[in-house]
Amino acid sequence: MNTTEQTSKNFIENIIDQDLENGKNDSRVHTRFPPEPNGYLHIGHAKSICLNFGIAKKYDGGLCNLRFDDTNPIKEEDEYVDSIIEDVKWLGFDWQDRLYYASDYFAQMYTYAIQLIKAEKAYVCDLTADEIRAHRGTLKNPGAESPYRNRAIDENLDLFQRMKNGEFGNGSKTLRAKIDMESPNLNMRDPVMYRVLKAPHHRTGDTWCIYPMYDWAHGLEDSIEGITHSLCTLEFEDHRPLYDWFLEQLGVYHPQQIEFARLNMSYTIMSKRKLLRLVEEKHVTGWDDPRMPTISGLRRRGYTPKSIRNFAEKVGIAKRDNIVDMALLEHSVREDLNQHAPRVMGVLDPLKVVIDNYPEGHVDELEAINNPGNPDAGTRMVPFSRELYIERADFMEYPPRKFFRLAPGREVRLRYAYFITCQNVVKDDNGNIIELRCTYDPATKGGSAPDGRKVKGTLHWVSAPHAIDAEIRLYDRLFSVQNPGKEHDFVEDINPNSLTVLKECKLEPSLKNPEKRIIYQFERQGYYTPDLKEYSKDYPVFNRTVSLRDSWAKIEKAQQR
RNA sequence: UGGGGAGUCGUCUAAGGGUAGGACACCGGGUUUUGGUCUCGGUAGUUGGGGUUCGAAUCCCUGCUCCCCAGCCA
Repeated sequence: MNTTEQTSKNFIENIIDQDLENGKNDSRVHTRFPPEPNGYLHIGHAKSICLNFGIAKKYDGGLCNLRFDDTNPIKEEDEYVDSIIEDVKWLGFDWQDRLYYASDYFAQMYTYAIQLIKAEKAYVCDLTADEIRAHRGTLKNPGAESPYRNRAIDENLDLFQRMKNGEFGNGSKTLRAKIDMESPNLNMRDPVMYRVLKAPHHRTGDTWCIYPMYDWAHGLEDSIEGITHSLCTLEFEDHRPLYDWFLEQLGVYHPQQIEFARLNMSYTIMSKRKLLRLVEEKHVTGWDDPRMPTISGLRRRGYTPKSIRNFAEKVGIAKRDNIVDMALLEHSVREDLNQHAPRVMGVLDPLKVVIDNYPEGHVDELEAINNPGNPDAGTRMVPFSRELYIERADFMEYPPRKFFRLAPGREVRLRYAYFITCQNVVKDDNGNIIELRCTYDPATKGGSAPDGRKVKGTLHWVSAPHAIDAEIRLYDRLFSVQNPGKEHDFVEDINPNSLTVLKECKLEPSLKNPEKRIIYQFERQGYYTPDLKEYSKDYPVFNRTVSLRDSWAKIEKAQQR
């Protein structure tokens, strides 16, 4: 098995190839991942991270910076900075010593702004936010020039300095680029470069009373860092003329902005604003709730960095809007986990089985394979005794066609153990099945019959006296519709059954001291991992990462129809 | 009806004048001490209409549909 599928180049790599061929940028390739620290990273960011760091890795000598675009102190916090650093690192990427902050460039940006003022390309405007909006015009109608547009250079210089010094109140003045109020591109209608904002910044404290706007700042950040290809999402396409305009007016190094389509996935949301609302309104337990599409949520759920990187590779890069099937993400994690996850046995919904002809008090230690795909993973011993648990769903009193598991009078294999035959069904007063009485064939120890007879079903099981009690959390998609929020408020689309808590699960004793961040395969069930936050020896809690593919479920479903 | 983008199997993504390919999903066969894995096979696509050409997903014309833009957010 190899994952070196022939992956064709995406359109950005084609552009880079061309640039390299033409000797552009001294044949350097330098990208950056520029998150705003105003929330946790999600799977959509992972796509961008893999793109930017991936390109740096693919090209000889390529580099990728991690840069915090922290130009709005009102929304940004160190907590987010820390989580972003952790997540990018965890995904497996390395920015070496190139961890940057836009706020480190504030002084340089200020100097550049003065340069534009002196060139009569920027002016201080006294219009209020409402007035600026009114002057901007509409999509179809041109805007009107600000009455402050033609202030003298010296006056602009003086006013701008006083803005910086904090002499004016929040929102009272802005620095604007002098471009074209009639441009069909609204971004070019004298965009605001600086706003007065007296708010403490997470890094610069109260040093600044003015903060740069994205359009002004971002190109400068790229330019200062010598970025060659500045990759961003489609909604910034309209901003590219402005990105180019600023750099051109300044006459500084000019990176190339290239836009690609952001990731969308079925049955989830990818907007930081909406994710924040899920957290604040307690629809989830936090940013790292295992149901969240955040990197931290996926990590806690049991997703591996590699599975996320492979996923990013599979979804590709293009410019068309897309909604990627959740099944692709699940496939990616199964693909990775199948190769690496140690196999164990765990019963989620236990049904007691007593082996009547098995000697009381006796225990067999049976050898079980840790990973059938990888002999190096070795084996372990699993105890077997007279009283066991099997999965309730593995028994049916009146089995339908194609049901190969246990039923009255039927013989099945207990994995790595013995063939057993169901002799009696014990019920309580309400008719609920509470126990099965079975017999075993001692000659089938290990799971095969010397006489060569076959059984159709193999069941997982746990020895009752040896079992570890555990809580297991099963997760389903967070939303019950493909495109949450399409019809109404997205909160109404939350899947009420996104979490199922099982409290009486029985696990094999080898799971007594599970390593954190190890994802196990509970055979025939799925992949499970100790919860990073709530697992304890006294109260073991496991999260289901993803179920195994279940062809019986499909047959069952088909039979119902 | 201002500007900027985008339309290829159900989904994602290649092919940029020369056999429309891959992945996921789905459906079937084989192997199997996991109804897992692996393996073999199958279904399924170029937004409509014109044109150029021996030949068009690709070039031209003309429709249609979808997405983005009127923050002192990024």
